[in-house]
Amino acid sequence: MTETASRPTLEAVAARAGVSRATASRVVNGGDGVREPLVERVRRAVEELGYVPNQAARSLVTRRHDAVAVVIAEPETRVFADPFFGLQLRGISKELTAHDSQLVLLLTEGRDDHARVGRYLAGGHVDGALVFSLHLDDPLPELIHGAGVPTVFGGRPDWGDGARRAVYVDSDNRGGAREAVRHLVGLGRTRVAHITGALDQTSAVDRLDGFRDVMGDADPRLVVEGDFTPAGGERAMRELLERCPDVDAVFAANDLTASGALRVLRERGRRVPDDVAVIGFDDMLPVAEQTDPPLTTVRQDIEEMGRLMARLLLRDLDRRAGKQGADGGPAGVVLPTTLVRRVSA
Amino acid sequence: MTETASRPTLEAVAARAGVSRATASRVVNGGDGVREPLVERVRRAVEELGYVPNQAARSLVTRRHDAVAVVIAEPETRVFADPFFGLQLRGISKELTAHDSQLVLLLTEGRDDHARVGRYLAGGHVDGALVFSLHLDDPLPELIHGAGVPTVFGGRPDWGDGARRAVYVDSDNRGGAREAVRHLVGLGRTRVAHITGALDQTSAVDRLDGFRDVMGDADPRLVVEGDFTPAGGERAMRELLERCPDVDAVFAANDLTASGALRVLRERGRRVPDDVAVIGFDDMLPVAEQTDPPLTTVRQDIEEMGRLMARLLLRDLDRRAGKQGADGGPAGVVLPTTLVRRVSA
DNA sequence: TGTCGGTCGGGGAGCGCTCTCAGCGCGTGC
DNA sequence: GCACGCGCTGAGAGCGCTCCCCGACCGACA
Repeated sequence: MTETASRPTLEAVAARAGVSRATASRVVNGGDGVREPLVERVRRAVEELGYVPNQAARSLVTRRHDAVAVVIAEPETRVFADPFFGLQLRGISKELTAHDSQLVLLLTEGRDDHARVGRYLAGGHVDGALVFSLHLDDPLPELIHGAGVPTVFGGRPDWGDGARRAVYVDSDNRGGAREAVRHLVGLGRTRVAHITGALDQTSAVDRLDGFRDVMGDADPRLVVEGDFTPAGGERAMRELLERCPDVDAVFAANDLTASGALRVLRERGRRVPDDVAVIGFDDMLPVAEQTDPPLTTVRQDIEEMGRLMARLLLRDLDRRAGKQGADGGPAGVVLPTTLVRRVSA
Repeated sequence: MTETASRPTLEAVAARAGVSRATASRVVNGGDGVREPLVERVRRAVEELGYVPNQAARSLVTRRHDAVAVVIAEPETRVFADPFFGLQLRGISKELTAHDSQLVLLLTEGRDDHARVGRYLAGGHVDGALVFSLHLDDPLPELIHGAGVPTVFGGRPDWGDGARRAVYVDSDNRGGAREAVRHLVGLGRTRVAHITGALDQTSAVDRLDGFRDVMGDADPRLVVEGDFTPAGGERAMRELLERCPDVDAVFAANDLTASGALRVLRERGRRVPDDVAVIGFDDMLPVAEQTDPPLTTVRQDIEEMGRLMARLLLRDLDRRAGKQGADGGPAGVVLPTTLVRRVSA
């Protein structure tokens, strides 16, 4: 049962429908400029033969692949510990499917892999790329830029000093942080602390900036560095309690961090939100709803981010195909966040 | 900056190296049977020109694609709420990368999408498929079987009555469940309950079977149906406490379920593990380590499952390519689980 | 009814590659 | 010294498809 029963070709379809290969091709590709009765006959032949176009042959001449690479360049195992990428993938997948494009997933293990990804993208196997590279100093954006593949980034990429213009989609990390902190201040809290995320990621930096927008640099001891993990949150919370026992509110860089902080607070007998109010970021459901008490947090619509990334890329691709030249599109799209009030603040 | 500066072809490489296209091709594909000096010259030409083979042209003649589809057929949004698939993907990705194969991700939204996936697989765009379809009565396995694509399933697929032979990789759900329940019994618990997973999934059924292997059908009221979610766990736990107030141990079908059960137990003032011991399944880190108290659970090596799936598929593919005919490989590979003792039991 | 314009269909080239096959050159054995 | 054979290289066909271009056909108008 090897597939020696080779799949039917366009030729076969044409023969069966009694038309030429070209006509069959036209029908398969939309049927414009072919009279209805013929269209019908070809359609039936396709049906009967179970014809499926050979994508390789098609790509060879059209130079299109109807495929988009999704590059997730996260060295940490952390990546999939949260549903973040999964949700983005879902959004991306939906959009690509609607556009008859395939999703080629490229996961990298550490920086050595970057070269492989660069080579793949430069190899012209895909029409475009969606890239998640949220780390400062990451060589990947530069590499990809060099590959000359249409790309949309997930999260604001760090271009170092050379302010390169790139299309990206990001959450309003800074604005969301501001809203969270303002909420805490509005609650009458005066000693508001921030446990940052891993500061080699733009999202962490942006959230810290948002915090500072509201709080200024008043008391630098109120800012402790975390790393987006629960363990980091615990560590930071302990340090915070030691430094500033009078802290009455904490804005954690993400929900995982908040969950760690919450645990330490409980352990130390601080009541949440009575003694210390806590806000997270992400609204990562399995975490935010399961903490004790349920976490007030800043929600970002992750799936929508993915969908938007795909949409921007596809639009760019279509535009290029249409020779409509210069991309007047936006460099960055920033999605709004919303504060979700639960119990912790 | 359109890519009109079309990429160099083999022809160009051959010309530059002063050899024929055939020889250049041989070198690019390993260089067997070409004398060293020529190999060297071709290599240099490739380097200088930045030549990358056109995969479409290659596939057209070889009928190989060096690509594998990963099908995740989960209607629920639940899918990515847990890191399960992410970890599997990581394992799969590693293995495929090592084999120079690409990963084409197919996410389906509900059953309507099944047809699309079937068509894609039947279309011969990929060399093989890794399929996650863990639901009873799912038409997908049948569909894929019909497509005639080499496939490895993740999780034991349900073939209904027709006991079809398929290659799959699964955790030892039944054995793991047995170990968990035995552990509870070993703790001296006599009223051991089970909150099942969604019973339309083979994993849930297998875990229930494991529970019964140890406990028999003694008291059917001790088995409550859950759905793998925290909310389901809460609901089931409430029902359980009502039915059997004397319950002194709970084996939950997964960690999420356990976390819900834990919450209800705390709310009702039952101490864990003193009054009621609780065991989960999965060892889903962000959950199991964060519960209060930390969860004793059955760990499965998820990434390894993914890696193994890929390895089995690639081996099958290589074998077919080598014309070594009939696959003597195993129908199913079941990975062992280990009990991870934390505090809850 | 004849002719012209517009539209639709068919033939053929060629995308970049692999692979078969023939041929050439060299070494070896008698 | 000649014939045979083996190992390496090159020429060419063709994978399945799209798209260009020309020829044919049909309808309409005079």
